[in-house]
Amino acid sequence: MTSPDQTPRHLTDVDALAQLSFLVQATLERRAARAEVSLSLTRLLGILRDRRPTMYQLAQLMDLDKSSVTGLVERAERRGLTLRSRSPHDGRSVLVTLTEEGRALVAQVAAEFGRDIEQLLGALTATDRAALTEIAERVLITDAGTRGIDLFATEQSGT
Amino acid sequence: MTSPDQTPRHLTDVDALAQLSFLVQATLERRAARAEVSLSLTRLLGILRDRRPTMYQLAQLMDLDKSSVTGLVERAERRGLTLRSRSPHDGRSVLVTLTEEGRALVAQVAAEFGRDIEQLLGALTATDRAALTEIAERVLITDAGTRGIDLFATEQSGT
DNA sequence: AGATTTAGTTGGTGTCACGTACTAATATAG
DNA sequence: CTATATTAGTACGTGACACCAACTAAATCT
Repeated sequence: MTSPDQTPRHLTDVDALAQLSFLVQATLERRAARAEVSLSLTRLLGILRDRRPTMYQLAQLMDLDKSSVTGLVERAERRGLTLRSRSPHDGRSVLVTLTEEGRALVAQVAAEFGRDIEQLLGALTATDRAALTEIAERVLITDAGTRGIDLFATEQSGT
Repeated sequence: MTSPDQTPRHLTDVDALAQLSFLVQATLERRAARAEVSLSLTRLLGILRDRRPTMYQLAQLMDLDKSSVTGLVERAERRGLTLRSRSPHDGRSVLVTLTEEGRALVAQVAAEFGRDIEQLLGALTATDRAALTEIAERVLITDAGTRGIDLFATEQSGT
């Protein structure tokens, strides 16, 4: 049922970006749901793939309240996806780690999500795809800089 | 505190897109929160800016369950942001409309959010910005097509 | 008219995020 | 070296949100 489609109107850059973000989020959420995990939980696991943060650091990384992280990690742990251990350096701190099960799950969801995105970007030329990635990355790097966060995970522990 | 920054690593296209979507969502959510509305409610109002859908159409547009829309619209109405009226054509249907207050609120949030995005994209060249918008739009149009949804709002009533 | 489909609401459940109030461990002061 | 302040994390209560299943009422199809 393609409509007459006379004037292919245009979105503003703001709208385009907003809508794109809704689309990507919805895609990720669908994938997560299929694996019986929520978007937040998926995000947590994704962050833990290459980090071993304390609860406090997690709160910063996810931009959530401490108490929200407690609940999130609590639910993750109840499902056997993460582990909590006391920090050897600071008796107050708790280190959060992925279990093998958690790692497997996040890998699976990430793979499926990757395929979804592939498909979403399928209509683009290779050039456009590369451009999109590069531009997005530039925006992210700039923003990470202004927030004082390291975009590239890197670290096992904060030392 | 700029770190040595030796190897500017790269994100995969999937990661870049995912992270960008989280960034945009967080930005929008912050703005919405400042106006005392949730992200979902903001999205609802945004959709209603140029549409006058039934509850059912709303559910489709937002990809939510009917009952979720009931709750959302219920809360919006309780705050005087939307109105419900029975459809003259179909006694089962309910048309949802913005009140003046709702329209003012969404305009304000949209304006502020727009400024946020401006700033986020501030580091890009005009060419890159245009490219980002255009590529994003292409992805959106393709997806809307496969979902049978009209991306460009257009309609006042479904007739 | 009678059966079926469609639009919407109701009620119950689980997730999630927040704020406040609390405990325990570390850091700072005197 | 105790006394206080700060920091990390948890507990609890609240509200928003989204889902499903069950229901009512209007429209459509025999």
